[in-house]
Amino acid sequence: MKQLTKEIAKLVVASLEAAQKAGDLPEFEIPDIKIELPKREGQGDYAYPAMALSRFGKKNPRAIAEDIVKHLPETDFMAQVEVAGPGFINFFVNEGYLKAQVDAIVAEGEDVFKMDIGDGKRAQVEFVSANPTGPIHVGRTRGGVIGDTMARLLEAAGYDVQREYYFNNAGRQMQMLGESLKVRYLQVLGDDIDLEEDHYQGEYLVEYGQELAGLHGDSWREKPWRDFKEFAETKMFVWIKQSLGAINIEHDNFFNEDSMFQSEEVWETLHDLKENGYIYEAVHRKQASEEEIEKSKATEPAQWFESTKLGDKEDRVMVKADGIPTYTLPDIAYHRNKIQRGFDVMVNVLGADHGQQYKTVGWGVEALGLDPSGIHVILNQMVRMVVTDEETGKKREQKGSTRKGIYETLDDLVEMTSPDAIRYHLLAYSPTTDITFDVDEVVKQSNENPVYYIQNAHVRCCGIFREADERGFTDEGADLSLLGDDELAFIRKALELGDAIEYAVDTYEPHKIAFYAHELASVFHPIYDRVRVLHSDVPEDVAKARLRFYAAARIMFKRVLTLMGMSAPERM
RNA sequence: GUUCCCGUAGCUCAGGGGAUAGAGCAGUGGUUUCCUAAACCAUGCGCACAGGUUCGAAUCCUGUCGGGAACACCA
Repeated sequence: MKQLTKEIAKLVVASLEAAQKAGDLPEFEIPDIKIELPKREGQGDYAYPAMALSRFGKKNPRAIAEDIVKHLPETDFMAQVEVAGPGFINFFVNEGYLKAQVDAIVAEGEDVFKMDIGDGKRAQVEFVSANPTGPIHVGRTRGGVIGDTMARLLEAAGYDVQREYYFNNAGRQMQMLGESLKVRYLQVLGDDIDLEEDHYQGEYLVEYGQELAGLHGDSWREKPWRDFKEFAETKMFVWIKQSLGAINIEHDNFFNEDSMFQSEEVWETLHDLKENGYIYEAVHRKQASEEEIEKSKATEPAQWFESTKLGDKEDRVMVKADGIPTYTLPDIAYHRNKIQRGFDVMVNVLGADHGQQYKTVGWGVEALGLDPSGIHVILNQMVRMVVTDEETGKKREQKGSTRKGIYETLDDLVEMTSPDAIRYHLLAYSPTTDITFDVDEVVKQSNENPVYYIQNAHVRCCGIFREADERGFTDEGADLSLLGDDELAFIRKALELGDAIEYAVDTYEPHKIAFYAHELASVFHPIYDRVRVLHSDVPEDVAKARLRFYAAARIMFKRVLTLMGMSAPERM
């Protein structure tokens, strides 16, 4: 499919060059020409605000607009061009071209609006990346939905995409998990033993304790926490993958932080940072205030990353006095590893609680002398869970904590609503927005919901084809010139999909596709009411054209739903 | 205290320096002989506040107020 915004931008550039050559406009370097989609009828299908050029053109904006129109090259898709308002150029696409796009959409099929912006370049999206200590909760799910949708959009834009899950299975938290399971196991054996405060309180460990007792009797009584940790970890990953799979999320690669210790990459990274003059050894960081020094119990030197050289406000610990790195060093090593794997684009979906952290990593990459420009962080804000209190009937916030055993899990949500509803609701917000996820509302509204509004458009198309099949009616020999204004309105909207994908990819804001999908559906539904196919009033040749039109509409809805990781049902 | 995110309709949120700021939900009233109601149609004087930049600001900058998050030799 042609992206008309780009075609028209090219025309404007060509026209400006011609106008300059002809002496109508002075010489100036032509800036990026951004074609807009007007909001109102009568303002054209596309528009360019020539006011943007007034500071170069030394003329009033309307005069510049006139110059551009005068030198515009001829094309097969433009019907009319006019200057309006303070200096807008409004472009009207000809109807024949629009109607022909129905066949173009049908010809492209399920991959419609697959573009080559990415040009086969390699992109990686890292998301979820929860350590295997418990079930996936809602906050992580948001990152998961954002990440997976981003990956789908990058694929549509023509990138070769890998989805990666980064995890840490060493560390203190995992030890706590192992110890917690051991306690649960010993409880099953009848020991009088309680969890400690730092232990994981979740019920799921009780089950695993029972399972272990069933498998091994009391023979694991003397086993160290490590064995319990490994058992729990295996279980957790099975669970996590299953939970994510339920909402159509699947990672291509699970990257273990520990592998970079085994391969020495972590130490190589430290060595390189040192080589480049960014590491020093000291008991306290250079910027340490007297208060910090006083409060600190440190007596042995640690290794510090001099990130202040790159704009940080204080240096960061890389290796603690005990020789163990903080999590920042492997994080830097991980990004070094990603760059070395040759990805052109690396998207990292993080929760807002990592807001400071990713900056340090960025400085680390810079300090290594690597190019950080391919790394993009999507920092999604928190999900505030609101539930209705059963006793008071009032809304109250639910604060989840995996360790304390309180969490709103993804599994719970799937059970209460549907995978599609979850995907849509977690997608349809800008990542920068703190969202209030009212569980009851999502459940309650699930019958009158944007999710089903969009899916129903697909269902309706399928319904027409079911009926047509029964009657043995086909769109063979359809004459698209018989389509009317309603259908044209839908085609115009459909042609925006390419821009919607490109824009979402450029800004790393996958929620835009959710809004586009809803807009497309809201153009569709009223048309569906008016534009019937299998109706006694509709002549056969018109019906054939309309049937072809609905074939294109069905493809469009399947496409946008798939881009959002949602199903495209044939019946409701 | 410092840094980051946010403040738009009753509620939940879109809004790309451009033309008259939009959607869903909730509310009210209406709409199907033939593919259709999980739909359609009608109904809304709302950009936290104050300055600034600009031909033009919800959008960019500064400040104030309000909400959230992050600021360990924790992960």
